[in-house]
Amino acid sequence: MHSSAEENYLKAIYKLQEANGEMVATSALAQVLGIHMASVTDMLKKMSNKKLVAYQKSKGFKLTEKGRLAAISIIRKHRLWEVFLVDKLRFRWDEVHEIAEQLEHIHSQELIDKLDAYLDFPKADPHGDPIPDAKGIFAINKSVLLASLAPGSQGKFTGVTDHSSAFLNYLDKIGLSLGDSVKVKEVEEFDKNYTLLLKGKKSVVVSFKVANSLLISE
Amino acid sequence: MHSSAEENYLKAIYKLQEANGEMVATSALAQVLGIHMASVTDMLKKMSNKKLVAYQKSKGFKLTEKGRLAAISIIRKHRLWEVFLVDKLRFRWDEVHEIAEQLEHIHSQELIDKLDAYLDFPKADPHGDPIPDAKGIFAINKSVLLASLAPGSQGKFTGVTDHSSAFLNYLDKIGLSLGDSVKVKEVEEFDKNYTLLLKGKKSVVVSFKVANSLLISE
DNA sequence: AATAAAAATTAGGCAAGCCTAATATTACTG
DNA sequence: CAGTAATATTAGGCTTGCCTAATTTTTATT
Ligand SMILES: [Mn+2]
Ligand SMILES: [Mn+2]
Ligand SMILES: [Mn+2]
Ligand SMILES: [Mn+2]
Repeated sequence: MHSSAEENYLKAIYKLQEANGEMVATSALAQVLGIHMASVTDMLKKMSNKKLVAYQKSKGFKLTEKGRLAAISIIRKHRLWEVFLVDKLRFRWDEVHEIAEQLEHIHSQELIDKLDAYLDFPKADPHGDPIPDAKGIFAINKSVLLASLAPGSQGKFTGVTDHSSAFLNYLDKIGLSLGDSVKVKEVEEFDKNYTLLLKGKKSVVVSFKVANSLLISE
Repeated sequence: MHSSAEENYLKAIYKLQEANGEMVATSALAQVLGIHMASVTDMLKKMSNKKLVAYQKSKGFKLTEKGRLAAISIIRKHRLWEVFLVDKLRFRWDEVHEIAEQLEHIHSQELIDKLDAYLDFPKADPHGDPIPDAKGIFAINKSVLLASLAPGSQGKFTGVTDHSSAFLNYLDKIGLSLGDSVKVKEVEEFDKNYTLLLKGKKSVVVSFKVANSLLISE
């Protein structure tokens, strides 16, 4: 089995590859992990020996298929635990990430299978992030950023790209929850503020920064 | 916060103190942890510096009050998670220990509070072991070994002293579950076999070894 | 192409937790 | 009480995962 440190590297590399294309740089990984570059180089050599990453000295690296599957498995565990924390234990959606960071490292296939069943095989976590199935397959998700929509467009709020407590609490404050339908009423050309029509006809004005962190589907 | 290794030491020391009186020997701890004595001595010096144990070189050691409270907190987590695994996720009672060994090291007071509430504040784990409350207080438990009962005695099966899968599966096989009432019909003097009357009038003969691993209350 | 800046690696160290082998202490036994 | 056996500690090492400082490699700029 992999150590928690290795699992955190795998997850971080996976997410960097998702966001910025195939090859990952030592500096980028060091930055997201909050670890010095020398340490990252160290660890990558070890993970390369274990065939978890394909490492090209001074050039960058990427996950092997083995590493990719391992990473997806950690992400699956993280998101399932987040669902458990919110749906069953009644945590708020901005409180669960740190705890899930620990729970994702519990090693037991049986446990995660039973947890998945207990939660009724959820397809997304409390932040709208997709949960890969037991085989590591993500349901295809065709959501777009609200900031990319023209006035008059309408859709369902299905995810966030900013997972910070500050942002999540802001959404709570304006009364926007996952699954709500949202309509773009107006986009102010000058400052790119978005006027949205929420459910119950409530109208709210949000900044581009906010519009650019909301995922809309349908 | 304490490391998982420290927490395992604390729990093991606590249990040894419970079982064999105040002072614990290096060899005993090494044995239950499956670790060499030299390593135990090492760790104890560190834990002594942290005021978790009172350590007297070559004489033995015991938990400080700080250490005792920390140990009880781990035991509380372990047993609550075991309840979760059996009651919610439908694990069998012989499958949960190893997973709980991992889950008990998750650090979050909020989590354990909410889990406790979610499970409806259970007083005992799936093996009948008492769960200390949030303040570290155990409900007083006046159970006795079935092997100490005279023929004709009756009571409720409320715990085991042998937690092995082999034993737990044996109990499943003879149809004895926690909470069942049990009557001692006869004790064979020659081999100390116990003839028990289980619920539904089923009669079963068990060895002294078994009778001596069953806790009876009331 | 030369030079400077940025990125990456190497070298040397450290703390946590473990190990083996050697030594010291304590307990038991004749 | 001496002698041995059992317990315990010390000394020296190892792996993991991190660090700082020094050096090398790559990239960008003139
Ligand atoms: Mn998260
Ligand atoms: Mn999430
Ligand atoms: Mn247990
Ligand atoms: Mn138990």
